[in-house]
Amino acid sequence: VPTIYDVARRAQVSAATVSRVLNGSNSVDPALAHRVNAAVAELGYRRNEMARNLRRRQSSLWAMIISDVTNPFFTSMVRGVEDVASSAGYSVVLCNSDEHAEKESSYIAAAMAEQMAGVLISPSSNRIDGVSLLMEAKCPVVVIDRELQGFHGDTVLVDNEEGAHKATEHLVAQGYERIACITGPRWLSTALGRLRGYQHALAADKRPLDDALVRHSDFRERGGYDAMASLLDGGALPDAVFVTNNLMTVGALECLADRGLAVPRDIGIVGFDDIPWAHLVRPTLTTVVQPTYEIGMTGAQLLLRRIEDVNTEPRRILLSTELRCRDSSTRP
Amino acid sequence: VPTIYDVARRAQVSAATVSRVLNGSNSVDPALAHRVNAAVAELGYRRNEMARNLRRRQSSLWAMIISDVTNPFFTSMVRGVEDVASSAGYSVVLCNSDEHAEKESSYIAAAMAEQMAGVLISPSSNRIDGVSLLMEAKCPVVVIDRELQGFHGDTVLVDNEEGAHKATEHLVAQGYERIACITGPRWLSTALGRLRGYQHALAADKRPLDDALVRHSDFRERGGYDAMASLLDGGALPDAVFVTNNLMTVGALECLADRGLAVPRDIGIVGFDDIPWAHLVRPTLTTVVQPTYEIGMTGAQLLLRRIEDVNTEPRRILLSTELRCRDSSTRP
DNA sequence: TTGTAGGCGTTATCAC
DNA sequence: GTGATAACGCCTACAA
Repeated sequence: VPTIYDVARRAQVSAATVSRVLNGSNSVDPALAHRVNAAVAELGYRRNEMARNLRRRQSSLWAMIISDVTNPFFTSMVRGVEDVASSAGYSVVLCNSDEHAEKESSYIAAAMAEQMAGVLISPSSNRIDGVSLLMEAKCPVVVIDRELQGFHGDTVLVDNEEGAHKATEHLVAQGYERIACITGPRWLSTALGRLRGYQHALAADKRPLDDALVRHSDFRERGGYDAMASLLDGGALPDAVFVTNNLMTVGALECLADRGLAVPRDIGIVGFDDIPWAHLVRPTLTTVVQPTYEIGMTGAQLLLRRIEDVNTEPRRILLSTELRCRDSSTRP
Repeated sequence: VPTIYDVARRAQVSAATVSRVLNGSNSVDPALAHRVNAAVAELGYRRNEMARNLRRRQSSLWAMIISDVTNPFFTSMVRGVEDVASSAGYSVVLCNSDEHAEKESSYIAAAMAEQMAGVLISPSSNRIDGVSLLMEAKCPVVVIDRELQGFHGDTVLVDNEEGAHKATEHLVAQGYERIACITGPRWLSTALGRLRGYQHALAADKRPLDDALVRHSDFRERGGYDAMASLLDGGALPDAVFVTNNLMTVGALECLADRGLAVPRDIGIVGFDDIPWAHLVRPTLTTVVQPTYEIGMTGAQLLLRRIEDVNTEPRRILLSTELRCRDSSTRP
């Protein structure tokens, strides 16, 4: 494996010059640069990133820590991140925390040990410790999708409250009377924001808020199923339900199917986060669609900006959602 | 940021001893080891992986090069890989080649430059160049899911032919007469294997093979749609279709819906690769299910084995599929 | 068992 | 503009 010295010898220049050419310095004689490039080609030289990273005290990798690789919501964010990263010369390492705080902090530790150029994280816990560590170490971080209490840094969020408001308003407009809500864990900003939007929409229609129509679950398919079952078994039978996450929506639908309830006739349903093939599911699913690619892209751009200047003013970006009406919420 | 020397000073030992403790050498006095660990804890020392990698000429990262991050088939393989990797102390870098040979080779180049410990690849092209480069550089590689012509190394595959055979046999048993097949690119082993299985199943039932019932497409949703349309518009209207990939199955279903054809009454359909929520789609989808997690796990184990001994005998593992019968292929 | 010392391949700081 | 040289932080013969 040829090193920079082999190239230097062959091109009859010093290693320093080779390095300069390789890094695109403009203060180098074109003739020399040409010789260097020729030598690089002839030897098939590839620079050793490890050595480079060590010397520069920074790798060219970004860590993207997400809580579920198999949730299409996250993977389509990845696309947006990747596109920005690769056009800036970075590669993205996908880390799957599986909604597990321990795994998350071990990935954060790894990112620091590998001196990654930056970290994009969608927190699995509301503990700020891990992210604080990164901030203290001056490692550029961007928090995406979920708000982190007490974090003062770059953040990309979706306007959950507004999205939930639109969804609920839509159910109201369709004439549903007893609209329930299945939301996520109490400590998750997304779960709370979406619940708030639901409540405000009901209040705006001068309806009373009934806690018997609200369930907190865990953003998983099973959780959605159980919450739906609990709503049906509770005294206050709903005639519509707003589910604040894609996997839980799937679970809720399964429960309804098992109970033989027809959607949207017996019960109307609106989900949050699109699911792929939502249009193939019968009835087709009404969902609040998030701009996943854009979320990723925006986060990546913030990260790029922070890498350039660690001390730049933190920015907090709020993207909007779009209600995509399909059959599951359309009163016959 | 403390270095190994800071730890050494604090623990009153040499840097070499610290290194030995950190790497779990057993030839070190327990008392010293204890002092070292204490010092590590007090200083909050984390070793610099870059330096370590440079010295050892190998990083602790695996690259997993897949052709589509948003295809659930690949992401659930990732799970299997990750579990094995992390329990062996490696982290997995997910690289998305997007079925693009150029992106693929740039990731291969990156893996070599970063001296990654190993590479798992599901090739986006049948060109062997990239993989050969890795082999020459003695970089451990495992090829998964797709066969690579002329590659003599570790491979994990699924028995595509058998799976396709079962699927087609099932359609035959259901009494369908004119069974079509929508398969992938001619250069993709998976596409060909599945086509072969389809053909053999028909032959086994003494049916003639009719090229007018076969379409080669591109394993994407759009491609499935177009191929289905082309079949319907062709002279030989099929009454069932075997689609050899999940995304194309979705496209084919859309086309059928657009044409107002009822599944399974007018046309029966069986897909390859499960899709999440296949049970929610109406009609529920019959698919040939691949053991995705196991594919990933097996690939990772082969990689681990090869990392331990680069020259061990290559292994080729064939996993089986399972036909999951649901409504889309069940004759009323 | 422990310590000393050299080097992994690059980039950055100097002089020139 | 170019070249020598000193790190970057760690591991590992080798010597003690």
